[in-house]
Amino acid sequence: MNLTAKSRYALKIMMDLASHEAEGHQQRAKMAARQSVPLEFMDQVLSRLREHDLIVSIRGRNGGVALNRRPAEISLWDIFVAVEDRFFPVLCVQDHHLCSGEAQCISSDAWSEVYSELQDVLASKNLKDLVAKWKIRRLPAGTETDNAPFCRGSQAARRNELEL
Amino acid sequence: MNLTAKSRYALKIMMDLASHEAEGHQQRAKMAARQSVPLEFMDQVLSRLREHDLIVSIRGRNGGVALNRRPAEISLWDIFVAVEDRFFPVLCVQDHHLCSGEAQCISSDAWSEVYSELQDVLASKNLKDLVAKWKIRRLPAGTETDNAPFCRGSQAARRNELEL
DNA sequence: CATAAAGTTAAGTGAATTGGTAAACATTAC
DNA sequence: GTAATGTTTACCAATTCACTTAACTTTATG
Repeated sequence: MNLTAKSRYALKIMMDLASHEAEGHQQRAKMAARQSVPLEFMDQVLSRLREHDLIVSIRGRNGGVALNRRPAEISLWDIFVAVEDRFFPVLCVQDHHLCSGEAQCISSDAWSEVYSELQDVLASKNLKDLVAKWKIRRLPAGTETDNAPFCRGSQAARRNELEL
Repeated sequence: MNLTAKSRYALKIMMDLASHEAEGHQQRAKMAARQSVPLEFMDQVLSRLREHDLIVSIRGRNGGVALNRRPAEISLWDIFVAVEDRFFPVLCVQDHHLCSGEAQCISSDAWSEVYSELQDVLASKNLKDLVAKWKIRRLPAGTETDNAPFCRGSQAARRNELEL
């Protein structure tokens, strides 16, 4: 199972879009700057999100990106599955033929349980709630800084063995 | 976050030990054969499990490996944390200094929630229960085949894009 | 004691993945 | 037509994965 930088960036981007939902389409460069993600790498993430119909984009001048569903209808599960290539603990969980046909190995049921409950956890968290909590936690309304505060970009972060 | 072959093998090995708890120490070669894991790679996993005091081993002739706690007292969380190098979705979850000191980025709370609930799921699953379920599911008592039935080893599995 | 059977440790390796960059391209407002 | 946007593909260095190898230590037994 993987949960890589793609998921970290995807969540930031999707929450950014959700928090600006009322303002219509957002431009890639501004989103990337606000959330401290590398624009060109973000493009790959946006591509995956679009393939999975989580976002829509408008090309050309004054184009931009927006959510394709209401924030309440988009879960963390939707996002991670969209951007990760192999999001499953073990492949047998998806396709039981893969391992021996009828008889499964000693651990297969355990993995099925884990998979199912992980899915429940992630599917229960939607963008609307997550953004609402974030807005409550943010510093007082006057101190409106939309940007990710001090949050180090991944290049610097990795060099210092940091991540977010 | 990672959930690699180390975790898959570790779970098999720990369930194997739990299912043979009454018989005392188990020998590495036999465990590896029963569960279809490469012996030399399994050694690395055993090393991690021992460092985390999940197993004990006896060296020398007639040596072997056994659980260090009752199966009911060992959870999937214990096992995965022991064998994976970086088991956390994002590092900030563990150490909030890493990202900007006071102000966190838009997604940090979401990751904290996910981390916490994933931990709950994994900590709630212990070896005793998992082995009990496996024994119930197994083919009728007469058909006692202790070995992992037909379960392909990882070399062959990976070549066919399979895993378990 | 000698030896064999077991577990231990560390280093090495080919292949795959990750995280990112670059460049050419397509679409649209003005 | 051109500048501002989004799209696609290919490429890359560095890291990680999943092993393998080899030298080592410990202990039971003859």
